[in-house]
Amino acid sequence: MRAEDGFLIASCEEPVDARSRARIATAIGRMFRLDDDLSPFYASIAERDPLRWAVQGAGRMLASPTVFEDVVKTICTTNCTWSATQRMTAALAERGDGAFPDAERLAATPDSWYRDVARMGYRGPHVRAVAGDVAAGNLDLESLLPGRGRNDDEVREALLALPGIGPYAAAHVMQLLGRHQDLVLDSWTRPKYLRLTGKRRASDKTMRRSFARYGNYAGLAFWLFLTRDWLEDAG
DNA sequence: CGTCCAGGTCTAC
DNA sequence: GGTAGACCTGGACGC
Repeated sequence: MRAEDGFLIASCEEPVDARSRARIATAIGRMFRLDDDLSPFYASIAERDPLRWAVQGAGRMLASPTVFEDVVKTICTTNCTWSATQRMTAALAERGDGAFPDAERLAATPDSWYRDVARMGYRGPHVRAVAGDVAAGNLDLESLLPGRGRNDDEVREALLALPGIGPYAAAHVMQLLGRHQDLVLDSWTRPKYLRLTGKRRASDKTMRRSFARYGNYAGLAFWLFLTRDWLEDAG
């Protein structure tokens, strides 16, 4: 994949039929959040805002091809080190023969695999339960995407109802859904906020309040504030 | 070797 | 509604 004249070009060496092309385009559109129009946010920070540097196009987070994959991966980030997350997701990809396994595959995977191969601990039953509900048609995670008639409150409620998904994970998945209101508060963002602000301590409520003026983009503003040093040319 | 805790969540008060 | 305790795993750390 490459950028060219304002377009995202995806190419491969083998010929691809029309049906596959459509699937690939859908997946890439979702991964790069091409439906996420950030122009209202950029307009709000264009003048006299500490985040004004972001109008050059920052804040577009890479997502997975499906919401299901993002939910499962996010469960694999909770209460463990990043290396553990990588190990679990690598095992899942192996279970899908190189690609992330779909819900049917994960639902049909025995508990022993989650425990003994992926070594997911207590997360295993959570992932399997979500996969089971999706595979059975009782849960449509893709319907949480924007433009499908659900507002942020409804989506948050739906995510929090999932086993293994709490406030942190729900906020994280919602960012990937282009629902940028909630702040992702965890053991990485909290100390990073303190370091950048020079504060000795700050409650979650305090952090939310200080970003509340960004409205529906408060969570995105928080993330940009925390990750500005990831950019080399942020003015 | 034991303790602590990492990009938390759930249950039971 | 707010908060202690338990929870798989495994890497870091002190002893």
